Amino acid sequence: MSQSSLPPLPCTCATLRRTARALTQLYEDAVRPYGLRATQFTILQVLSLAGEVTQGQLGHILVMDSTTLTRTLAIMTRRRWITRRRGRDKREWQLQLSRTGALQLERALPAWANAQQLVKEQMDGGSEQLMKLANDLTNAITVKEDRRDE
Amino acid sequence: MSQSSLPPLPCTCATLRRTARALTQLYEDAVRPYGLRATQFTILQVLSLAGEVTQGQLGHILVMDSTTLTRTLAIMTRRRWITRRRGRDKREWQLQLSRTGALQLERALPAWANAQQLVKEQMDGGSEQLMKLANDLTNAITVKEDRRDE
DNA sequence: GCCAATTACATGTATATACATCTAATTTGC
DNA sequence: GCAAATTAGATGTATATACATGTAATTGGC
Repeated sequence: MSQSSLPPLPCTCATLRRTARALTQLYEDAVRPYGLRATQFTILQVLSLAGEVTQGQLGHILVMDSTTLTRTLAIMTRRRWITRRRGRDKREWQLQLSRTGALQLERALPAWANAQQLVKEQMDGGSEQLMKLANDLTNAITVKEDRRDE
Repeated sequence: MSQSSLPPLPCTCATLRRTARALTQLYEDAVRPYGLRATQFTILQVLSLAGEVTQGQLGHILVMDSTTLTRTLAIMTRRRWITRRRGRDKREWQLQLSRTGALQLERALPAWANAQQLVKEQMDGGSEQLMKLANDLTNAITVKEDRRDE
C-alpha cells in the first residue's frame, strides 16, 4: 500500500508546503460553494473559538504576519463576517465574529467536516500524529519573542 | 518540554498551512541573502535532481497548478536560472537547470542545509516521521488521474 | 485524413503572503 | 511630563497560488 506516485523531496519545507497545497485544494473544493477560501474559513473558525482578539493576537495564533491579515480582514469586514472596534489601545483592532460570520461558518461547517473526515480515514489514525508533529515543529521554530502574553 | 505557546487548531488543513508558513519563514530567512524565495529554491533543487522535465511534470511533482508555474518559471527564466525549449510535442516546455541556476543552487545550499539541520535537531528524530506522514497524506489526497506517467 | 475532443500552456483576475517603510499611539528613561 | 524608543497596524511592492477562460497543438473516432 501507499504506492508512492510522488517523488519524495529532500527539503522539509518543500515537503510541508506541498502537503499544504494538496490539503488546501481538498478543503477549498469543500468550502468554495459557500464563497470561502481556506484562510477565510480558518479565521472564522478561530474567531468562533477564541472570541474577541486583536489583529496581532490573531497573527500570533496563525503564525501569520499581522500586515498580511490587514488585507484578508478587509475583505471579511467588507462582507460583514467580522466586526472591528478600536481597543483601549487605540492602535489596535478588537476583532469579533459577526452574526453573519457565525452563520457563514455554520453553513460551511458540514462540508469542512467531510474533508476533515476524509483526511482522518485516509491517514488511518495517523492524522493525530501528523498534527502533533506539525504543532511541535511550529512551536519549536516560531520565534520565542512572540511570547510574553503568557 | 514543548510548552505549547500556540493554541492547537481543529483543522488539519489550517494546522499544516500554519506549519508551512512557519517553515517558509525559517527557510526564506536562510536563502534570502541569495535572492531566492522558498518556491524558487525548491524548483532549483528539484530540477537538479530530476534533470529535464516538462512544466506539467514539474507541476505534478510539486502538486502545483501548471499555470501557477508559468509565472514563477517566467521569473526564473528571466534570471537565466532555467533554460526552456520546446519538446517534440510543441505545446510543452522542456525545462532544465542552467549553469547559472546550478551555481545559484550551489551557493544557497549550505544555508539551506543549516535550516534543514536546525529542523532535524528541533524535532529530535521526529522529522523523518513527519515527512513520511506528510507524504502519505499528500499521496492519499492527490487525485489519481494525475498518474499515467508510471 | 478530417473533425471533435482533449491536452499544455498563457493570460486575466482574485486572494494569500511577507517585507520595507510609514504613521499614529503607547511605553520607557530620565 | 517629555523626548526617544517601541509597538500596532496601513500601504507599496513583489511573489505565490489557483481557477476560468483562451489558443494552439495533439489525439481519437470514423
